[in-house]
Amino acid sequence: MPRTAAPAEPRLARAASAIADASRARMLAHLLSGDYASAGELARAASVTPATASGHLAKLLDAGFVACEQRGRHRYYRLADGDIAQALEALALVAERGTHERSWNASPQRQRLRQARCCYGHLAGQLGVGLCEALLRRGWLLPEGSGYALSARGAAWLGEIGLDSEAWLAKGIGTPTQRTAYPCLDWSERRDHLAGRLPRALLEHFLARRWLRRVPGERALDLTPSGQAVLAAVIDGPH
Amino acid sequence: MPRTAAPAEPRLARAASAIADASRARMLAHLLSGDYASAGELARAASVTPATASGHLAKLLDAGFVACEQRGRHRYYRLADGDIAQALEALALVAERGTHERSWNASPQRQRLRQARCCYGHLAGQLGVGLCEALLRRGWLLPEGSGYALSARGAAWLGEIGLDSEAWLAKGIGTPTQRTAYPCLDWSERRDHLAGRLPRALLEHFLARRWLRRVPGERALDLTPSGQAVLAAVIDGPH
DNA sequence: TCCAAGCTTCGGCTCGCACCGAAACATCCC
DNA sequence: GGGATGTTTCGGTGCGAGCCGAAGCTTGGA
Repeated sequence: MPRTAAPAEPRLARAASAIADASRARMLAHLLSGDYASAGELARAASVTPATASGHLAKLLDAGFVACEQRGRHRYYRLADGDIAQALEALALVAERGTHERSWNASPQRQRLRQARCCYGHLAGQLGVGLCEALLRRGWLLPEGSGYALSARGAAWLGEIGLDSEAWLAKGIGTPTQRTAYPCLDWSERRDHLAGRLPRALLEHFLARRWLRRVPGERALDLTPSGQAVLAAVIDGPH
Repeated sequence: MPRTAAPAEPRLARAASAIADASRARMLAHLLSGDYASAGELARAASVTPATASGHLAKLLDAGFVACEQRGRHRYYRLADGDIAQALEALALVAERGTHERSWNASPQRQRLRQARCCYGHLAGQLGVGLCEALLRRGWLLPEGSGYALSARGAAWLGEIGLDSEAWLAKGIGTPTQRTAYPCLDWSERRDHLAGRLPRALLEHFLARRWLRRVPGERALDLTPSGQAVLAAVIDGPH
């Protein structure tokens, strides 16, 4: 070893390589919604043939970015866990900066994505940030450690909107020790939204109540009229 | 446009490409210390010729990952800001997982890196998470918003160790609106250490007092005997 | 049993890019 | 001014990786 042998940190480069291809990046972005997707669906999302997609998915699997579950002749993929989602979000934050006023940001798809989207199972975008700030302003969430805890008044609100205050405790997909709620910097708004077990259950509830609707094949979410009424009361309302 | 035109998300891939090369990853890891480094120093860190390094640095500059300042015939590079550091740390977290018991982790260089290191100007590694947990346990830092605020007793401690309680307020390199202190997941320990203006001033103070010493050309930090005495009192001490 | 659908493997093509040596440029020091 | 040092530009080489079509494998249904 002439120098300090200097290999060190090839792992960081290897991990980045998994994201560094446009097709794989599109697949990962698609999976950032938090759901499962079949190999064919991901091939369409990335605009490549199934053969090419298969190779990419093998790489992502090998790198530990995605997990796979075989069901019949389909193979369903999802992000491996929350750490992956967080790394992708952090990278998206730096990738998207300086682009707020750019033209391509004005496309309707882009606008919808910035308004409300699904981020690894929880709500993000303007709506996500607004909700986060409202819950804190109203004292329904209280700082605790590096995250937030649900207050008594917060639990009451959950009951009001019809969310069983115990049900969401079970929703621990991904990391087993997932926290109740913690801040997560939103790449489009550059302000915090909420991640964790509670916001995951909240989004699921919003979808079940038809306050939000998935846009098929996208990560964007549509706010329905009834959802508009309910959420505006929380976010813009008094208090 | 036959399908949905499907370009979308090339930016994520472009950003990842900047990290996805082993030489550039080594340069970025070197810069994660938070200091400036000259082009030649980075060339040595990456084990490539100055010519090759120059090309890499141009790419990193173009991607917005680093900033450059020309001083005489030298050019000094540093990470562009805290968002970059955070993205690199988040990616390192996923890159390093499942490697805790691996053989190459047992190398002395690696061990020192895990024990104490400099992470974009603040303290990380076992010592970093230990200090973070001690400050919270003792109530010297209190949760506030998505970060922490310094308590009166915390300010008193700063005075005890000789850190002018006003001085650190000025230490706002990088993001101008940098917060006092906030949690940052440590990739080697998988627990939080502290980032922000206060921990940055703390590390600087520890180095000035010779409680910690830089290992030249590495990110690792050496705990001196006097530092051992002072920090053990805080971390392991009663209360 | 046969066929269709979903996915993977294989072979071959092409292109991007990391690398270096040599030379040019800039700056500092004697 | 001249030489030494730090950095960039240029030209050329080679490897790695993404892409596709075709063929093979597995599963589900008729």
